[in-house]
Amino acid sequence: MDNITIKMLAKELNLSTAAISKALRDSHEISTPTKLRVQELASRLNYIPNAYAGSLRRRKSKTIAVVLPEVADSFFSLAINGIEAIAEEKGYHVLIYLTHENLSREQAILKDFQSGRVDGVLMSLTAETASYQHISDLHEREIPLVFFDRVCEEVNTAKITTNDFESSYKATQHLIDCGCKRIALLSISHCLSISNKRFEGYEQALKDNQVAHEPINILCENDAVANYSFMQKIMGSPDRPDGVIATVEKLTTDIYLACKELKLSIPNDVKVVSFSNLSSASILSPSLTTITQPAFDMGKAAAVVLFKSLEKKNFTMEDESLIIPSELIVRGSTVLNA
Amino acid sequence: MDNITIKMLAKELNLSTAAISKALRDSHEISTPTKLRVQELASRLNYIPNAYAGSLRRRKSKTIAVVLPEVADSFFSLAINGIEAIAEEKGYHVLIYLTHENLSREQAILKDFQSGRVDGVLMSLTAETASYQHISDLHEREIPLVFFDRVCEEVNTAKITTNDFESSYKATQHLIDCGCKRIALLSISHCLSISNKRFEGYEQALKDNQVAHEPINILCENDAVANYSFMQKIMGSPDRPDGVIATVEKLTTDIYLACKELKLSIPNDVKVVSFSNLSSASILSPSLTTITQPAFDMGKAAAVVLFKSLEKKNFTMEDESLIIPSELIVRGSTVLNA
DNA sequence: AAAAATTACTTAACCGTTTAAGTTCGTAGC
DNA sequence: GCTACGAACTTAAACGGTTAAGTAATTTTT
Repeated sequence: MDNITIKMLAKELNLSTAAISKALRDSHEISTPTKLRVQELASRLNYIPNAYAGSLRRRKSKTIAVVLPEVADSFFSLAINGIEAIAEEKGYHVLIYLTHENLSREQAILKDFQSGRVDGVLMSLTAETASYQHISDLHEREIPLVFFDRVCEEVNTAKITTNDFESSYKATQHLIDCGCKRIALLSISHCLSISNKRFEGYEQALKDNQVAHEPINILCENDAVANYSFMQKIMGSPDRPDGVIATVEKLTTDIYLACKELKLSIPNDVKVVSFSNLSSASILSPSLTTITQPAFDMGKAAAVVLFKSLEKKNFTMEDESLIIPSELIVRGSTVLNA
Repeated sequence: MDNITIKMLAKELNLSTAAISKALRDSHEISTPTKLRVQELASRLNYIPNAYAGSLRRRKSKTIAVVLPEVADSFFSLAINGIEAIAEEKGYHVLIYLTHENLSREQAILKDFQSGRVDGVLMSLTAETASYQHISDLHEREIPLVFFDRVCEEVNTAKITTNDFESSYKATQHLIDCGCKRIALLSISHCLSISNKRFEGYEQALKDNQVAHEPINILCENDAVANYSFMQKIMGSPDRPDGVIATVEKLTTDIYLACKELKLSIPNDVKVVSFSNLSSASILSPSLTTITQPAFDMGKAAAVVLFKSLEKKNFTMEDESLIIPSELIVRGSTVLNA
């Protein structure tokens, strides 16, 4: 059976397609009895409008894109949840694109958006994104764009972030307060704004506390196997840190396993804080002190701002940036008997 | 600046829109010099075809939908990864829909697919899905559909599953071998095929080992807070189980926390096995014995089958069902010093 | 009672691309 | 020299809706 179209309804009811279209959209140009006839037939035949015909004509797709580095990370999956909650409420569809931290993939994805496929874009940059011509290009085409978490400072649009500097400062201060003398920061990028801010917070805390050593900013790979042996190397070296801040959730397992392997006790020999939203943080061995980001709320906030801009014209995105604070949750990886 | 269209290219080059279209698709009807002229101008002006015009005309959207209960679950996020990997390779776009285990939401989502929005659908049912008219409806519209993990037996299409019966049997046998006398199964549904199969495997193992008690199949809520107190109640009761199999990853945290609260030792007082893909399973306290599902491969396989069917006509989906085995990984929650 | 406005439609253009069915011209075949 | 044919296009219809503009009949205004 072929799909029901407006044309078929029109023929059946001896009306023009225009009348059908208007009746279905409850236009005042159509009389109530006619509307009822149309709506009755439409629902009886289970008429469902073709998604693309409408989108083509209205130049609106009721679709947004979410571009992110990966999905197997609790921050991003919670953020998707927040985004989806709002999109669903607004009757929008959500296209998802994963960059796998790959800049050229990100560029290709954004380029495609010039096809009119999406009305707006939510994104979190890759760890590689140092050039941003592709983002400016999109922005110039006037496709509403909201960054969340990993933002591009150079593009003037709404940015939903968390207080990375303060969180990192707080985490560092916490490690210092717990007696750490040599604290390392594990990053995945030297380009990302979040990496920089987290580094700066860490650096500032070291300085404010007159910690003797230079900042130790360790750049990790985008590969689980490589990172595990990397962690073993770092934790096995004679000048190993006695405090570690993982700026990425997925490094946590590597650190824990490397310490286990090397028979280093957490928190006795090494204290660990992770930027993480793992719901299992409290049942790790030992339970994990985390900087917990408001992932769901950030996704939600980003979506809210995007939809505001889709619904209103002359809307200035820049005024809508938002910083939602993270929380330091102290657990057993930094404090005994936490 | 407005978007470049085929019309504009045609005017610029004094050609018909048809010629442009054909030149861009490298048709033999167009001479090589003309093709070159067209392609040069198109790339110089950064022409990007309108996604919806093409989709409307070709009746193909190069888009698939993924419908799942939730995304904040490592099984599903890994499955998305697998799906996305194939979709990207094939140049398809991926729409994501979350049902939040809600049947009416699932129905609404599937209904929308009759709009021609997607060329095919990958899905995993909600825990509530007991009726399947909405799925049959979609299937009758000849929109290719592949189930993964949570399948609908009643609809005759490809199903990518894991060996739920055997895995559950194995998990139960393992607990019995570890000395458990009273083993409970924690489920989230009595409708789902996976729940039933996992129950049957558990039941069979109890029977084969002549375990004295009746099967204990505990239905949990779709709410984290409710489940935590529920777990406390169960683990605090006088006839509490000494072995627990969680058929859903997210119940693990509740069990662990309830046991901690009640000062029950895992694995001494209670042994725990979870169907889980948590990468942190090995660093939990104690590390968690899991049935680890081939989530990424299942997503990938489902996508592969879907694209096969999209590319070939007269393709019989039913022959493409696949069962990819899970793995029991024994760790500290069932065996001391694992 | 004539003019103006309102109601309830229809007609036709349009969104941007694809494609079946011409058309024109040059060349090959007989 | 005439037909046939292929090359390289163009024309126009189509995909399925939406919407500005037009129209005929009825109602309201003056």
